[in-house]
Order: sequence, then structure tokens, then C-alpha cells
Amino acid sequence: MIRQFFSTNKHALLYGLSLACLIALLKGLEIRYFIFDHSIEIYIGAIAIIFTALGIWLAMKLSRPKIERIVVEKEVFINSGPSVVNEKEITKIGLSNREIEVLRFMAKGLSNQEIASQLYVSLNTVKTHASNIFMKLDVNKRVQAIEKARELGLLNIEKLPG
Amino acid sequence: MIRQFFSTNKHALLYGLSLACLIALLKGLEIRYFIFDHSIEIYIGAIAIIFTALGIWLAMKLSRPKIERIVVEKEVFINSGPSVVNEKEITKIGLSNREIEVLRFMAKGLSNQEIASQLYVSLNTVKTHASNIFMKLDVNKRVQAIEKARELGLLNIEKLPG
DNA sequence: TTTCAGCTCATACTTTCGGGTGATTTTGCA
DNA sequence: TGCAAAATCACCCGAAAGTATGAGCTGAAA
Repeated sequence: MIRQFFSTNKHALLYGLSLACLIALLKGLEIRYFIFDHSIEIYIGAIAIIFTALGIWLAMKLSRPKIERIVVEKEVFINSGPSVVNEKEITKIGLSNREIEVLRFMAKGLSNQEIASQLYVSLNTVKTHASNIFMKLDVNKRVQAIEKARELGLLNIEKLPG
Repeated sequence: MIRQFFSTNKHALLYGLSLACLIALLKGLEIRYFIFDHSIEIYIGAIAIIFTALGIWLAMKLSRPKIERIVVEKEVFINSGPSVVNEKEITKIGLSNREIEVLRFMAKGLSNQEIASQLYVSLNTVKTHASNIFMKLDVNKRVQAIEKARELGLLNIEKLPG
């Protein structure tokens, strides 16, 4: 505790010591006799000025430089969230391969019949897939499903998972 | 020149003045007589310490801080395309105020009936608006309309035009 | 081998959408 | 004050979407 104080304030103590030495020196030289006896105030004033200067110098030396930190926010534009398909979400939700295909066609605005034609399956199959998609995404309309899929990043162009 | 010096060093001059006042005060109180005559050195030491402290304080006050600029990169995600509502497109396409409202509800996945309830109008009215929207956007399915609106940046949150 | 998930398809039914047409009321602007 | 645009509502009909249920087929895992 005390040792720490000594080590951290080493400079200050040193300066204090040299200060004391200076006083001793002043006394030793008997400068005050050099000045007229009635002008003790001048002497004190001189002392005051000297030590004020010393204090300023001390402060300059000791005080760590005052640093004013100005935080400049530089805006870095990033081209929209995850452009990579969010496979984690897909597996978490449990969407099958085929279901994601259907989901993406749905998002492109194709009707169930059109999706059926694209995938070479029947309309009923597409409807079943759609129902399962809605169940897994916890919605009951295709627009909501698309909305949710968009939020979760399921609609990005990439190869289908595994 | 001189005036500028006075104005810029106003604080320093003030402190100097108060310093002089302090000396006068010390003299006025004749503190030195309170202290034993032979211990004039103690008096001087006290003066020295006081003015050193004063100097330090002065330095603290006066030293202007070093300014350090810290550039922080703030990531701004662009939601692909204009994040501000594209009023030009709206006026170009000729979508009315109400139609945009309906369009946005549609994009949230609400059914026509739900939109009607939200807007306190009849289902038929919403259907009419929807038809007009499809006509103006040159599509024939709500999912396509939403898709197109999203491309054109018509779905961003902002006050409606007009 | 059995089990199970995924994909397929079907039937039947209800709800919602979308297109077409026509009409009345509000409202902003000249 | 009157007109044009906007907003409102109605009715009909067919198409599409969504719900519910059941079932056959396949490949991989237990």
C-alpha cells in the first residue's frame, strides 16, 4: 500500500525533495539579507512566483497528457444482411429439400398449379407441401410464409442443402 | 495583439490577481508574527507549498487537451436498394394513398377481410383497391404485387405522400 | 427386417382471391 | 361552386388457396 504510493509517486517525491533543497539553498545563501529588510514582501513574492512556476512545470511533467477522445463514426455500408442461405434455420425448422423448392417458387409469385408444372408433380402434391410449409413456419397463408422465409434468410440463391 | 493576449490569457491574469490578493491577505493577517520568529523558513516553506500547489492547479486548468480522433467504423446495413420510400415510383405508377396502405397490409400477409377490418371498410372496398393495385402494378396475384412493390421500394416505413 | 422420414397423390370441402361491372359518396382543387 | 379523382360499397362467378384426411412408394437408418 505505502510502498505502492512511493513507487507510483516517485517523481513527485523527488521534486519535493529538490524543493526542500532549494529552500535550504536559499537559506544558506541568506538571500533575504541581500534584499532590504523592509521589503520582505518582495522576497515572498519572488518565492511565490518561483514556486508557482515550479508547480506549473511539475504539473506539466507529471500530469499525463490530457487526451480528449473524439469518436468519429465512419459509416461502412454493407450490402444487406446475410446473402448466404441460412442453413441453420432451415435445419432448425425442419424444412425438407422439396419444401424449400416449393417455398422459393411461391416467393416468386407462382401459383400452386404453376409450381406443380415446374416440378412435374400434381397440384395436390404442391398443396400438401404448402400445407407442411405453413405448419412448420407457423403461418397459414402463403404471403406470411414468404415474409417469414425472407426474414429467416431462407430464400437466397444457393445450392440446396444436402 | 496585446488585447488578444489579455483575452486569451484571461484566466491566467485572473489567477495572478487572486495570487496577489492572497499575498496581501497574508500580510494583512501578519501570519508571520504568529509563527515563531526564528522559524521564518517554515513560513517560506508554507508559501512555497501553497504556490506550488497553485501552480499545479493553474497548469491543470490552462493546459489545453490534446485532441485525439478515434475513427469507429459503424456498420450500416443497406436493405438492398433505397431504404427511403420511393415516392417517385409511387407517383409515376399512380398509386393512391389508400392503395399503398392496402398494399402494405397485403405485404404483411393480411387477408382482404383482415385488411378491411383494420381500415374499417368493407371487404368489397378492399377488393376494389386490390384490383386497382394489381392493374397499376401490372400483375394479377398478390404475391407478385408484393414482389414488385418490394423491388420498387414502395413498402418502406414512412409517412404517406401528400 | 422394421421403422421412419420424405415425397407423392387423391378426395372432399371451405375460404379467400381476383375479375368484371356498376353505383354512390367524399374530397381536393381550380 | 363544380368537376375530377379518390374512396366507398355491392353483387356475381370462377379460380385459386388452404384444410383435413388417408394412402402408396422409396431409401436410409436402427
